[in-house]
Amino acid sequence: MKKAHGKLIFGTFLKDRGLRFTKERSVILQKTLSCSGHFDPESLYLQIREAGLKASRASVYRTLSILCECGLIERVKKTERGTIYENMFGHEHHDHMLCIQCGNLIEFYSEELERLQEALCKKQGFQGTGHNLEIRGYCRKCRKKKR
Amino acid sequence: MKKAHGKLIFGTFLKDRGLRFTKERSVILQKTLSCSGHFDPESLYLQIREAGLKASRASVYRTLSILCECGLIERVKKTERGTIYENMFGHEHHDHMLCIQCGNLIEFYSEELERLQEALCKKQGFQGTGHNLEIRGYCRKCRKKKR
DNA sequence: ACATTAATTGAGAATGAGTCTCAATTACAA
DNA sequence: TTGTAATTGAGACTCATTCTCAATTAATGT
Repeated sequence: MKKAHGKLIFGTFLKDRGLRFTKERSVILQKTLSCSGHFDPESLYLQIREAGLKASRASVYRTLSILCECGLIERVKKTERGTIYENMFGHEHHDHMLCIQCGNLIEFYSEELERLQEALCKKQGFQGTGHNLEIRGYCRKCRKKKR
Repeated sequence: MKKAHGKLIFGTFLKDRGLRFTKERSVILQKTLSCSGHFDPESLYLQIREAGLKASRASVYRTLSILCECGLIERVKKTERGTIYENMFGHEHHDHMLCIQCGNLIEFYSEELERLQEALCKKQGFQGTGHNLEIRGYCRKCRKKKR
């Protein structure tokens, strides 16, 4: 159901621009939507190969860009190991806390935070279209371990 | 005055770890502290060469890492064109708004935002050590141009 | 001042993510 | 089914960054 919906969004987006819904794009879309959280292009590519499906690295990169444009996924951040994407379909907007000990990425959302940011933008005459907040530190588990 | 102080911090940091205060590190420190805002390793390297000073790319990269560790600079973000650093010495903490039209990076600070984040961390049992907020959108100038 | 020694340097090779090229393939409208 | 422009994939390429290692040098003790 979710997948069908994602497919519809993607299909419409492609048609609107005279782009084609190829087998490769379909495979990449599917695998992307089946990622429940964050992912990176290389893992996605390997996952596709392991599943016996067909799509080149080049196509993976190309398709991820299109998926970003149509809002189904988002580039969360660039790291030393490459870009981290996130499946946005069915996910609400949220921000992240990154544990610098175990690398765990915790999602959170605060309405108050959103409102405050809007207010700050207004003060600067800035028209915000999106944001990225990453709080670094130690998660509950790692704090305990440190003792 | 500021430079001398930065030098002291760096020198102490190096000595504490049995590292050496070489000519190259001194040059890189100086040029880094004379950057008033954001910079990237390649520009810094070119600036050094243009000034007739001596330090290889390798040393620039190596030294920037050390300067990060001792808190004199910070890695602000990674882009498709490389890492953006920021001179932290004498700068207060602040967040950024990035204009996706002209690429301008606007600094801002909000006490309320800091407090709110602390509260959010507490709620998650997370011990925050720092954060990175980037609000994307259109700056005042670019908004006017768009009309 | 000088020797000792381990840290540092730099040139260029290596790495790795991501993009580009272009001939062969294929989706899709008519 | 056909025509045609979009797409694909293998591998070349780019570009930031790291690594290698022989030569150099800072810092310490005498």
